[in-house]
Amino acid sequence: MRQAFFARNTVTVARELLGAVLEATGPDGAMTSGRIVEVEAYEGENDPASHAGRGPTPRSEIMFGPAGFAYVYLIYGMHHCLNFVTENEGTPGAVLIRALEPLAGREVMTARRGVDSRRSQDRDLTAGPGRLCQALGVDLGWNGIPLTGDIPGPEHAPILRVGLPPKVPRVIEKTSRIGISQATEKLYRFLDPDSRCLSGTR
DNA sequence: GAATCGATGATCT
DNA sequence: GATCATCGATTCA
Repeated sequence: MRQAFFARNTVTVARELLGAVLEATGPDGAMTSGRIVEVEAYEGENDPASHAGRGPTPRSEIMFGPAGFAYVYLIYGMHHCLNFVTENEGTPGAVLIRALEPLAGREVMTARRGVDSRRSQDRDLTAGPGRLCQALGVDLGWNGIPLTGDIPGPEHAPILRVGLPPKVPRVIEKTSRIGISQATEKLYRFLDPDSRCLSGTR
């Protein structure tokens, strides 16, 4: 994907990310990848559930910058969440990656997750925003890195890339976002209902 | 299978 | 000092 893909309306980008491949290469050189099956859109001023909902702060500033960068933050003191910054500079927006179907690097993922490699299911690895970050090795050190090759990035930083969908979802389901108490009327959670790797109970 | 609850630290007021 | 875009263990069924 090019930067222009991300520099559009946040909800549009969120929907079109479903089915796409997310590939992560850590500082250790280990590569893991997965098919995106669940995302959420977060906007700016008119979205109180968003970190950008009440103006820029040191943490959310990146959401107000140019599209095509990773926004990573720590939640509940122990889990990381990975977002893709969207929209043009000056307009805040981001898409939270909530679930993947594991593709490459399953051994690395099971090791990072600390689960039994024989008994573990795909959903134990990458169903949920915190789980998938742990499986891909994503932490605060990944915050601010570029998502596309057309943006120059730091030398020895980890690498995140987004590729075309190997399989486009048959349908896209939309629901209220998970874990928020404000703006629950917005149906900004998008998912591939055919996937067995969705977050929450299943 | 569903409901409840505590862990734990960066960020913001 | 309060909040939090979550997870896993525990409990009850």
